[in-house]
Amino acid sequence: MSSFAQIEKKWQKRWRDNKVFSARINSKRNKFYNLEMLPYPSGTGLHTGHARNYSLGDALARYKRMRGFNVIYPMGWDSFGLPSENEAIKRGVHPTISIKQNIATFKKQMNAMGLSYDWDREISTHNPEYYRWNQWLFLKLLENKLAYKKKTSGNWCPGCNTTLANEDVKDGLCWRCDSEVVQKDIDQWFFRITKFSNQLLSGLNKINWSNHLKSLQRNWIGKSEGYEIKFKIENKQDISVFTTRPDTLFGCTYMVLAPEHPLVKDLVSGTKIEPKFNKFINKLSKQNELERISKEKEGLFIGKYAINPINDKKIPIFIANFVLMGYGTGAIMSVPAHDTRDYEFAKKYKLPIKQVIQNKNTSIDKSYSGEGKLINSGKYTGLFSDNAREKIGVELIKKNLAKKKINYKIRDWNISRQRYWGTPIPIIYCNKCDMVPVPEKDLPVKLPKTVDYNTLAKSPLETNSSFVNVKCPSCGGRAKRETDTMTTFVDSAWYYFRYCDPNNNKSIFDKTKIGYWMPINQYIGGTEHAVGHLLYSRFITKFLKKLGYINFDEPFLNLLNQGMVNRGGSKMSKSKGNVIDPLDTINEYGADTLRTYLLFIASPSTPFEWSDKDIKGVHKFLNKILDSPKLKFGSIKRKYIESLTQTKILNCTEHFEKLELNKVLIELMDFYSEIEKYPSKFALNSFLRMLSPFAPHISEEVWERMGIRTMLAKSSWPKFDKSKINKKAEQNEESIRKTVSDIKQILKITGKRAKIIYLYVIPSELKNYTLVSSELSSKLNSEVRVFAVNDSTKIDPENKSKKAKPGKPGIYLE
RNA sequence: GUAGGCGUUCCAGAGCGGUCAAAUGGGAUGGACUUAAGAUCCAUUGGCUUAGUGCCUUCGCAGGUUCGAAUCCUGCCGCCUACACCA
Repeated sequence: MSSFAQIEKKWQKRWRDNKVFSARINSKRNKFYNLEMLPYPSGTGLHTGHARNYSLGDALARYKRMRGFNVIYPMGWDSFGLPSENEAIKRGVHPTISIKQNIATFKKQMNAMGLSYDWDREISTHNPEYYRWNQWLFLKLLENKLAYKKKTSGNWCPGCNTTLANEDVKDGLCWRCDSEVVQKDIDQWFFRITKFSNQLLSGLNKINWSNHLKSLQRNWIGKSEGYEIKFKIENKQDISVFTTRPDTLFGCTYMVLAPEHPLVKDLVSGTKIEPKFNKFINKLSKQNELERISKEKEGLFIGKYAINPINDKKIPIFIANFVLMGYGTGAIMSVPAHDTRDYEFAKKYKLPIKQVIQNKNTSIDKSYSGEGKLINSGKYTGLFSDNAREKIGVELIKKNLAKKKINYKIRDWNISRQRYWGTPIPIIYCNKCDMVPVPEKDLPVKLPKTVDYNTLAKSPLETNSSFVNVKCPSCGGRAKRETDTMTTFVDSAWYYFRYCDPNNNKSIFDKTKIGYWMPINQYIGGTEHAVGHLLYSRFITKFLKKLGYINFDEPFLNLLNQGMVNRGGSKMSKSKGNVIDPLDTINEYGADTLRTYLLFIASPSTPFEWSDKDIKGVHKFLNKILDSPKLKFGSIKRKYIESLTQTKILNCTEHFEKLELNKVLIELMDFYSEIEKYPSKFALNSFLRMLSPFAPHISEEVWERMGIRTMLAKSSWPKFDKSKINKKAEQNEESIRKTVSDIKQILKITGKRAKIIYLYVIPSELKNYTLVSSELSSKLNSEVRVFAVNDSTKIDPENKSKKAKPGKPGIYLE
């Protein structure tokens, strides 16, 4: 075990000294950008999930290098953000100090794993030279009217004491601290991601991500195509509703508005409904959105009627808790016969239910929301839904009562955080000039060192007056800085660009460098970022393309979501006490064992169940390999083992290309047991190369002990040579194995000992068996004689043990 | 409810039309070594057997296509994951 540690240290040093992993632009070579998601360097160090993630990425990086690609494989730190701030408060240290320590720990652990990062490209997002480009991006977005400030009801996390983006709220709870998120009216900065809704959606078609992940993003963007239809109201302004189903318009028997709908007040004011209405609103205002929509449907008839534009029928108008102002127009046309929610509501308030779509099921207890032939629909009766939708739409558009409309669920991205440890938003407020962006030449707006964290003020930055009070860049008068900081998701939305040109102090990056390295060929990370980070990154990329800085609009061509690491059936967590520290594993079994184990047990995307027994198996395997230079090379079975080598090269390469790394290892284990039987330097050489992405240290060590001068990390992946495949040799081996096991079985069961074993085989196989007879003899410790027989001859069981020819292919003992 | 995915031998997990009683690892059993444990190595690991490169049963369940199905199709059952009053 200690030998593993020594070997690992030795090779880590040699790789470093030889700068094996630093990547330089070389226009003659094909590049491969390999990247794992930017980690937050927490105080607790690497966990097993990280280890799995990085083992995957590193194996791929090493493989691609061997395949001749110019591989860029960088690493950096998501060092801004709440956890660092909270940790710093808890420890009473400034975040700058604690994050520096954490980064050092992470880096040390990563190096102990033997990860082949190009550390020359390392970045930290809390570095002013990094975050000044966040600020620059912000100004560019502002310039393009894609950033704006708005006072609005937003998600407020009382635990984190800040606002959150919609993407940060999971099931009504804060994604970080699980506090219940409340709605609060605050001034907040937004990025207009909704401008890119359609591109964000269509771009999914040209990238290679899992269907699952794509559907998560599609869901989040939530595109639905339909119509906005005007309903007239006596003596009042028209009310528009959004619907995807104009074909059911004849079945619309009432209308429902969101209680906050701007026209509602006007409709009820001065009527006798008003007191009831106020009471209703009052009750609702006490509930947050989540409560409101999870409660039973509740509504109120407001005493007014609207006109259904398709048949001029008068229909009552309701307000109800389940209609949300934030989606569509905040008003719906209700078709109880063909919508579950409308049906429920109509039942409760005894509203008419009119069927307009034919339904195969005769049951009337349920609404039918599928499509079908129209009934009770005037001149449209008899048409099929899709056709009717089109025709009704055309009629209404002609009458100027409707327009085509596409709705998205996605909302603009709230980037404001009322916390300290983040990028200051480069905005100055001046009494005279109003809001003034900080001029580019004044960037970065540096985060002040001293603030009072425990402030009750809106943001800790407000407590530093020398930060807050500035001169207006435009008129020179007294002015104040914006004190919100940006969410760290801004930092991580573009960091991968910066790796291509990490030290550029003139611009965010050099276009030619990006032109060479980007986009990312393989991105690896967890699913938890499906609608946050991955969406924001795509948005920023599309924006940079719009600015003309890049000529592609999807940053991540291939995405691999590695599965979780579980233990005892559930996710590793401190509270459950089932955490495995990867460092302990490295100390006990070595980094190669950990890496190989993590890649062997499960395919990369499936959840991983940690088992102490399995890891020992892998350790055993690697230990054997360390001894392989002692094998007696020069097997007589050269043809077979060399043919097998080619087969294994072919299989391993295919599996690797599909990122089925567990299968590569399965092949390699199988391969190695054959090498042990028939030692061949050629086979071992290929084997070590193919093993090196998984267990790089041990492979290097054995490689060296075999007397090869070139470092394995600089060598190439074995080339598949079809001409060396010898199917016959492999088949022979297969039949020998089977014959041997059959004979052993017979000997065991009959309890016989055989001096001579007669093999009667069909003529076409005679040659094969004759060739291997001597080998069989040595394996079975008996003389083996092979004869050809004609299958059609009769067999006499009594002759079995005699030399006389039995007529059937088989094994006979003497 | 909607969308995606899955169901294989004791376990994890390959195989995705014939070479399949089904890779690989773990476990279990037996053997070698050892005073013993551990480690290591070898063998066995669906059943029956007249022992024959034999027969039968198995890849969620039920059918179908095919000369032939764990693999393809249809229906059913069960599990997972995500989003859910989105109009």
